[in-house]
Amino acid sequence: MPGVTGPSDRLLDCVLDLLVAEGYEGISIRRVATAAGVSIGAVQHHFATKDALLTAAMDRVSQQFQQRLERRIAPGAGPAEWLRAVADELVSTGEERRPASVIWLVRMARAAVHEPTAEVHRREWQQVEDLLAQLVAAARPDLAEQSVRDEATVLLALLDGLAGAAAVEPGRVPPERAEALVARHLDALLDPVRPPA
Amino acid sequence: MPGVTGPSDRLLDCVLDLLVAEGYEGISIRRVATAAGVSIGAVQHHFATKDALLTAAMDRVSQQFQQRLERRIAPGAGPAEWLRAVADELVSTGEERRPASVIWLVRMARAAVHEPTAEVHRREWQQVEDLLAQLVAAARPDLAEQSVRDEATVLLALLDGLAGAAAVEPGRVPPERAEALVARHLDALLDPVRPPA
Amino acid sequence: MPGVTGPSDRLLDCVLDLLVAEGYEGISIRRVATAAGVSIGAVQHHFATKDALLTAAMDRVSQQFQQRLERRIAPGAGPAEWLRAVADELVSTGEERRPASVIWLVRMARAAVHEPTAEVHRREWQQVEDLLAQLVAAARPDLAEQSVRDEATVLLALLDGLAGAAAVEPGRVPPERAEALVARHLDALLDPVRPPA
Amino acid sequence: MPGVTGPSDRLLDCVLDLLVAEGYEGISIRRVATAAGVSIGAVQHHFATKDALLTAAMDRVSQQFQQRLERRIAPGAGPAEWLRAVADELVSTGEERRPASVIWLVRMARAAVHEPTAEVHRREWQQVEDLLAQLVAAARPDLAEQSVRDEATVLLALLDGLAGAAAVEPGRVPPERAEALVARHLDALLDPVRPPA
DNA sequence: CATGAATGAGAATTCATTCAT
DNA sequence: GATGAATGAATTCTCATTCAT
Repeated sequence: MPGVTGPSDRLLDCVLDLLVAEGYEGISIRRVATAAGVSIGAVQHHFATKDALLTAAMDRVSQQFQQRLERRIAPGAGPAEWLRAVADELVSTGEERRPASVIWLVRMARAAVHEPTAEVHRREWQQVEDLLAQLVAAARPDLAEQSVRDEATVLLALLDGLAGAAAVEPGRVPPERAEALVARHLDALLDPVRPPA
Repeated sequence: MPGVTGPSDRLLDCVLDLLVAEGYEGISIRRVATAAGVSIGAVQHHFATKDALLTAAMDRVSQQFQQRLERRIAPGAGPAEWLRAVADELVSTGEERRPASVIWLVRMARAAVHEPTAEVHRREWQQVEDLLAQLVAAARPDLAEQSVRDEATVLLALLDGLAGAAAVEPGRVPPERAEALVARHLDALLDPVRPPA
Repeated sequence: MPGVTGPSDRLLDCVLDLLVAEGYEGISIRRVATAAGVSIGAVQHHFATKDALLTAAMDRVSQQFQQRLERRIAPGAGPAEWLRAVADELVSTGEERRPASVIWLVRMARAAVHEPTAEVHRREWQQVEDLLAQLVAAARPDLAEQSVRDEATVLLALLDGLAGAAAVEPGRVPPERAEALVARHLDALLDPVRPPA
Repeated sequence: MPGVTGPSDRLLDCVLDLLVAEGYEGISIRRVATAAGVSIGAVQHHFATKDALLTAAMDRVSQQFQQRLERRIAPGAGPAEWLRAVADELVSTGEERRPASVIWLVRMARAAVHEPTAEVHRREWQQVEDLLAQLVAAARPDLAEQSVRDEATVLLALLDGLAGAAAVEPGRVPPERAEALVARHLDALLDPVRPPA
């Protein structure tokens, strides 16, 4: 039954709301309970410890991210279109997608100092890079394997950097500018200037 | 007497050490005092509130960052060399420079949910982009103003993304690979494939 | 089940004991917890903040005061007897009633510098004056409305002044003297020297 | 050199200001120092302990009170006028005299739980009652000694009660009403209805 | 005389967790 | 399944005081 969300999911959504609003330090079982309108004991009934709650929240983020990615991969589209769609999802600009960027920033900062979070982050980002590499290879069959990998790594770093900048510095990097820069980068990647025969 | 650091600076260094070791949530006045080997009251004598302590620590990071940048700008070097030096400073790879990357990640995540931090971050990153734009313009006088700005923004985003990835995912993005990718990007930027006459 | 007092009431009684023993500055959650033989957390489980604790304690005083007043109003007694009974309750002399006087003094001093306390005090004392005015009007139907109000205000001020003096200066104003002076004042009020026909 | 106020007196005035503004709990050496614009050490240079500071502040209140009383006793006036003047000073109504009432309330509440304060208060209020008794005796030579004493005690209690009520409950007992009630009471005391010959 | 560093105790409050119901 | 009482540790912060300068 897709789309069905139990009481646990409601709690996790409250966790993510708090995370976006006040960062990692804004999370406490008490506040989650208050935000969800349930008792403290109820939260602890579903998630025995605070760590379990946070881990579950991070898992939920991962799932939602995967779902959004899959939804973007339209059947019948060419690799270039897929690549643009995935890049657009990753750069995640615009007011309604800012929460995703903020959560990503918070999670990455936590990963830098919290090994369990780091493991999840590494696995996931490796998968994303692999996906990008696949699409680049398909769109640019002329490139050598190493070049494909390099392009994928650079692209992912660029998308991460732009997403963070757009979320925190909308003045310097407005959403539409971030998208335009991504498009420019992909243009150069997908339609390189070829030396004349 | 250069290099002399008062008791305040020692406290701030302890704050930064804790920040790198355990992230933002690892900071408490008690732990800072313990780490510095002084009483809690002593910490609060120098920094009235926790916020003042953290703000001062962030300022110290900014100062150190500025100093490192200035030290990189060797007199007599051309804009291309400067650009490579600044980029190397920003991508900040290697074990001994990991603390800088971690602090940068933590600060950015905080900026996403804490407006005062965000303001400092914005001001500073705008200056960094301005510096990059200056250097790009000097190294590529053929580029139009808008293209210069685009290259600067893309370069900074790429450096941010690679620095974060290198700090959190050394498996996927080892330090030397991050540097190589930066070099590759700068090569393309500084020595573009020119159409034949 | 009359007389049943929950754990909250026990805490409030400890608050009042501390208040009488050491005044407003003697109150701290820690000391209340110690006096009640419970943990600090337990106190804060019942009263989230110190202010809530003090407010509840003051409410308890008000309730007890109201109950004592009502117990004094015997059915079938004339207004003169009622007036003497209420006055006796208000002047509140004697060792066993000193706590009531001390709490009243502490509360009034707090009302002078703490608006929320002042509001409660004003409402309550207005009701007391109204009660006195009613009784005076009933006992002295010959008095004009304004005179009744004046007598009530003067009587309440006198009772307050004597109660405070008896509590703090038992040498100058011993309990029995305070009662005698009240009786004297009420004698003059209830049986005025009438000009002969 | 009367009227000369050293730095100590400035500190004491700050103490009294804080007392009126926030009550006894609002006093701390830190805040007094801040309010006076001096360092904490400077305050402690003049008053070794917090208790010494508060004791000195209370003494200053006593001195100022005595001075105001003496200034009211105009030479050449009859005892009735003196009595009215002293009563007016004690009831202390009006916005500009509210601080005096508040300090008196705070001091009395403290006296109820702090023996040293109680001793000072008792001594002083005994003197005030003695003064009132003297004036009553002079104005009403027909009264027996006990009656004089009773009238003095009642008068002082009434003045205290009205002063406190006027300070805390200006709605129920406006300043001018307090003065009118005092005048009414003194009228009855000084010009009693005498039985016709 | 005055300052500021330093300390240690105590303040209120929030927190995660356990347990009985 | 769910609730609320209770606890003990930890939080930031304020406080009075001592001491060296």
